Amino acid sequence: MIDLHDLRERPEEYQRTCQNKGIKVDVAAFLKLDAEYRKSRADFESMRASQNAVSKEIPKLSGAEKEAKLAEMKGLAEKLKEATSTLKELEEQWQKQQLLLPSIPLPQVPVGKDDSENVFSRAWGEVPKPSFDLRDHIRLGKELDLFDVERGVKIAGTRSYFLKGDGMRLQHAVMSLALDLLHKSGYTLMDPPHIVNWNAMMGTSYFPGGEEMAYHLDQRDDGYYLIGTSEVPVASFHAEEILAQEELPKRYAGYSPCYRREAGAYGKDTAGLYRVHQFYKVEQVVLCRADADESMRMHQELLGNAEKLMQLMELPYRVVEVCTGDMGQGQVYKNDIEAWMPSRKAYGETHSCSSFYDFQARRLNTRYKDGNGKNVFCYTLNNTLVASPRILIPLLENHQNADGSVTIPKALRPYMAGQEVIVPKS
RNA sequence: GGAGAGAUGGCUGAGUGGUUUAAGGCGCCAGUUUUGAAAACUGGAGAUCGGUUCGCCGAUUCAAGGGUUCGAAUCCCUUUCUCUCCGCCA
Repeated sequence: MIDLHDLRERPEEYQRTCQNKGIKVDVAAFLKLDAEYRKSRADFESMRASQNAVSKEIPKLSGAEKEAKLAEMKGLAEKLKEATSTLKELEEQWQKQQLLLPSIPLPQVPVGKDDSENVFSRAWGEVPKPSFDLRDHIRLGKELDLFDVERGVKIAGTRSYFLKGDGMRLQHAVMSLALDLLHKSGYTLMDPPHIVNWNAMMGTSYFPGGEEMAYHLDQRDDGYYLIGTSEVPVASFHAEEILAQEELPKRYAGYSPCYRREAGAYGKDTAGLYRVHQFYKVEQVVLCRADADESMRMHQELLGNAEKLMQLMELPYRVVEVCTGDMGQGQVYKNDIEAWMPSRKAYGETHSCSSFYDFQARRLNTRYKDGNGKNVFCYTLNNTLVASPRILIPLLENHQNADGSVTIPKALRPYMAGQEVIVPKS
């Protein structure tokens, strides 16, 4: 949701954003509806005002005088009923359409049509150039007995898997390291609800628009959805609240399974653990003051935390500036982190760091009292800290050895009972 | 799953059709008093939207939505949530 005063001030800017973000919204048409809606509302309110005024007089009257007034009011009540229904109709349309309006990206965001036009920013780590033939994570998974996709598909359909043995232990180790890292950095760890209502999906701006991506509970529990990320419940945590300025920034780390239908991704990344229906993720969520500098500081902090974890896991990665066409409706600034995946001979997206300014907070109605006692919408941000099993791909592939074993990065060993290497079963 | 009771401002809590413009209390803010504080006294204060001559004016808001009525916190219907008891259960 955006500030409609701002939209009325500079509609061209919003229309251009729609083009840049690839969103099909006609701003001029919305403004026309907006004017109509406000006119209808003014009409309704003035009728209501006169009704309220007369209602106060009626109990003081009696006899014929009272009868006359009542008859008169009956006519007004009918007109009001009509006015109410047109207002309701307009309001419904207005509400629906304003949820589709995008926020304007920061000036430094590159304009582009899709992820092919994202801009490389910087890289960390050495891309391995081994003297032996590299195995991909699927082969490593088989030889080291880390996961079983065939049986996953047997039990739960495409894009399903079992993690087992050291595969499961490795994932658990990654999550533990990740949670410890954020705990030490002062983040509040959270295990949130995995099933949420429509308001939470709308408030975090996944709905409307992302319905096809979410698992929707059946008629018996209609109106509830499986989360695709803990950002949804965690960012909604303070919905409808007014916080004190001193409490900000709020730093949260949500840990949860994530469920995604991956509709529209048929045939894409079908092999292995890259794109699956269910995965685990530690997600960083921040609520801060409505201040551009503060928001950017927090953005860099979130990005820095993710980079630190990548470095602890000794994984080569790069950071990209995401272009307008690859941004969401509400995001104003976004960086992806991509890990080097030898089997793809390419970097693959593992993290997504987003600044929303007040876009989500307006939908969620999360505010704070500023220094002047005024209620102001918070700014929100979020970034992946780590998601698994996708992270197992670079982890296994980058750390493999000529004999088919995989070396466990030092930082993970304490979480795997000191184990240093995963060796083939044979 | 069965039976019952509820949802009122920051909190507590009255209010069963019209001076309720939501009482009273607690907490909060300001002033008086005080060396300062406390206490006492006096006054003030919710949120959202629209309009505005920037003084204000109007509408909405008593869980949510609909209905009855000239008029609804109050009556009716639906939904959501909370609590108590019973059943089931990791």
